[in-house]
Amino acid sequence: MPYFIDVILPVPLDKEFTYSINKNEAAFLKPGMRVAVQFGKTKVYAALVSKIHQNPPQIYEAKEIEHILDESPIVTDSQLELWSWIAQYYMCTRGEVMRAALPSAFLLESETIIFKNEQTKVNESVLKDDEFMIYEALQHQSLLRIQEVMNIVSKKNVLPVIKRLLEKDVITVQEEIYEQYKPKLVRYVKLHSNYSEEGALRLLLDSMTRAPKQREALMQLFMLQANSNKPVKVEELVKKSNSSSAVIRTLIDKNILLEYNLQTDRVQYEGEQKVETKELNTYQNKALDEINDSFLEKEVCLLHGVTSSGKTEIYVQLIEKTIQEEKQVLYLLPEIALTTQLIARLQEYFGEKLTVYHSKYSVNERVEAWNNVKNKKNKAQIIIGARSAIFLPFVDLGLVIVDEEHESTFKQYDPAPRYHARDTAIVLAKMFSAKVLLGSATPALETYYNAKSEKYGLVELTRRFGNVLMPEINLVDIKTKYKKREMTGHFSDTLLEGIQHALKEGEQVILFQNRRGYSPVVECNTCGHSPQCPNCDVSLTFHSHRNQLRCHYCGYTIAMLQQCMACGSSELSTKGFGTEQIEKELEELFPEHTIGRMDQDTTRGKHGYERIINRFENGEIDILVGTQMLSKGLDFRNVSLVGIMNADNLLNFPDFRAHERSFQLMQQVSGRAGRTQKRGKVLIQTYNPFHQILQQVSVNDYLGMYKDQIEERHQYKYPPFFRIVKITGKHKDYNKVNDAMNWLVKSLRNVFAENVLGPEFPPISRIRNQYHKNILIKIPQKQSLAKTKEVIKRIHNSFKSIKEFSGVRIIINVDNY
DNA sequence: AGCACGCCGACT
DNA sequence: GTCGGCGTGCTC
Repeated sequence: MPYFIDVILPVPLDKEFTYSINKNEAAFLKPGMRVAVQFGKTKVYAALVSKIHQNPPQIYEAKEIEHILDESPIVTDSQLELWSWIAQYYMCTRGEVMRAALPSAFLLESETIIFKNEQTKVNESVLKDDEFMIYEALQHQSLLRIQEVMNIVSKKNVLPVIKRLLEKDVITVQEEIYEQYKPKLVRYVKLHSNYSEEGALRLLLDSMTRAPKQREALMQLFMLQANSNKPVKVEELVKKSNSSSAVIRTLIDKNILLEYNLQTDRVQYEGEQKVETKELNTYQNKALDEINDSFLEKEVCLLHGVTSSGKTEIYVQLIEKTIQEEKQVLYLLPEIALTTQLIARLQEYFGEKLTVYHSKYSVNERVEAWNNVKNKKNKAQIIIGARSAIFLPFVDLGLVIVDEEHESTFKQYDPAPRYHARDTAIVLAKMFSAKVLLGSATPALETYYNAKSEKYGLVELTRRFGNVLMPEINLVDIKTKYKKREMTGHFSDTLLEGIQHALKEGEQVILFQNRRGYSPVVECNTCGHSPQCPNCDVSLTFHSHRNQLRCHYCGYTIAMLQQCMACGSSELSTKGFGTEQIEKELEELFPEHTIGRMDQDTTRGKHGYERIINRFENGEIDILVGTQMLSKGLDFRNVSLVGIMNADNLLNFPDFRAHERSFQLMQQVSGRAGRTQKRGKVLIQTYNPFHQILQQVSVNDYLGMYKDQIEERHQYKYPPFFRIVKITGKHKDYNKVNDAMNWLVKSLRNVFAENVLGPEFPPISRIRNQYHKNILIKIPQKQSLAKTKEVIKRIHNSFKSIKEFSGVRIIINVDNY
């Protein structure tokens, strides 16, 4: 009987692919191992075995696999189960999940390698210029990669050239697949076994009188071994014996020392585990007890604790308890880059038991973290990571903490799988019967609703740590201020006085403006024309720092205009303002103070954030201006005033979550003020101080906001009462998207009737020369989700078979955030 | 998603 | 006349 495997390929195809294997391979292979398979005419991929069986495919001949890539499964059964859930729930393929889940070192794709054809005598005169260049290169190099060929002929499409050379038998090509993970080897030395006997050793040492350096090195080696009994690194020995690697080399060459390599982990925590876990205060203790009680009955518990209430200490206690039970802990954070402070704190508590996992790490570092989790190594007992950490191969998960659970960055937007890490983590936890703690000062409405309806446990922490008062929040009506001429630039007199006061006291100030650049629009005073992005439907943002106009959607950049493109007038003015303009105004208003700016433009690079945060922490910056980055878990001791420059552009966002989001954002930003004894102050500038949300922000009324918003959600059929699936069509041709989406909406309405909204162009309908159009499907609670998705899939499939609409990309986003 | 195949415009 | 643009269809 022949044997077969079904595999998952890292491509967005909604099919299982079957390959044939022999009996030995069938005995060896297990689900979760990788095999190299040819897919299509040329490409070779690393595919993941999902099933081993004996049912031959009916309508085609299965190809054979190339070879097996793993000794043992790299993916666990529970991971495969989670992948299937994600693919089904978020309407994507398992291949797409595989792409997102595996560290890139595991995702292998073949590469075309070009060799010289030794069999042929090449007639150089028949070669064209570019062909000859490649031929020439092959005289010096045994092989060439596609990338190298591109460099040689300096163009991007090199396939035709290669094809012609192949036809002329000048070259041969091969598809090669490489293992990308390279274990890091560290060189060690020990005494050669020739000298293990004392007599031989003495003779040796006596003979070394004329090589004092070598003798010294040898003596040091004995010392090191005597002290620690651990293997001795070459590096260490060189340092300790104050010699050079050349000396060691000689000893090795003389067969006095023996060199060997050991595999080590790249990321090692070197610091000490020094901090004793802090004593909790009464309120924290109470909260901890309540959480533990809730865990007796419920899987998920929401910890709703105001900013600076000491949630982290509670997490620490729970983690401590879990690792004592020898279970693994997953700690999810919205963005790793912004939380170096928190990571440092946890590292002090847990030392080397903590592993950080995120995309900024190199491919090799990620593989090591992956393996450590799978093998349940001590150093991977606690994993701290951004959303992709849910894909790690946990074997014995006991606790998941989702910190700042309301953050929308937990939802992946593009590409597929468009999963929500918080919700997926809950599913993951269930598979291990692990507990989930969601923490936030401003929970997502959905989460709070689940807690209120007793699906989740709910624990509240209403006091700040150390009895610090919640900041005093005041609204500043800038409409009146403008009328009364009490504004200087974008600053009201109230805000200016506040800043002055804080600076005089030697305190720091944070100013929040949710827009980067100098101004979002440049306008001609004569004709009213404003420069637009040629690829997107937006005006270009002026960045004064580089004197450029930039598109924030596609990155298009031009130099700032000297005169209007339409009428030639040189009188140009700016409309609206961003962080850069605030920074500029501050420099003029407070010339004797240092101003810092924190936004995407100033935090480029690996240590961008850290640099600015550190400078602010060390008091090198007095006033920090920034975008929403400021809201995320930063803990500054000396900030007494937070100013929100303009609350209105947050509130007027056309989205059903805009009000909830504004509340969360303002509340979070406000939380940065007064984290020590002195009560902090927050000033919110707005044209509309009577806006309900602003009123609620000003008195910390989360519950009031919740009640209002949940009522609205109910009335207008939005989550948590209805589930939402957003379908987006994209194409460069306006009419094509229109027609396509009209067809789609009609078919969907046939089934879902009034629960289909649209199609509608989003506020920015063209991005990177692609027109977008959206359809929203609302799913009532009593309607089966699975069946709804079936129908959507069916309609999507018929859609795909219509030729006219080919090329229209359809994106399905479940639980769109 | 890749990638090959196949059909039309703009250049040596 | 070729080169190379992109639309179309397939992948076990």
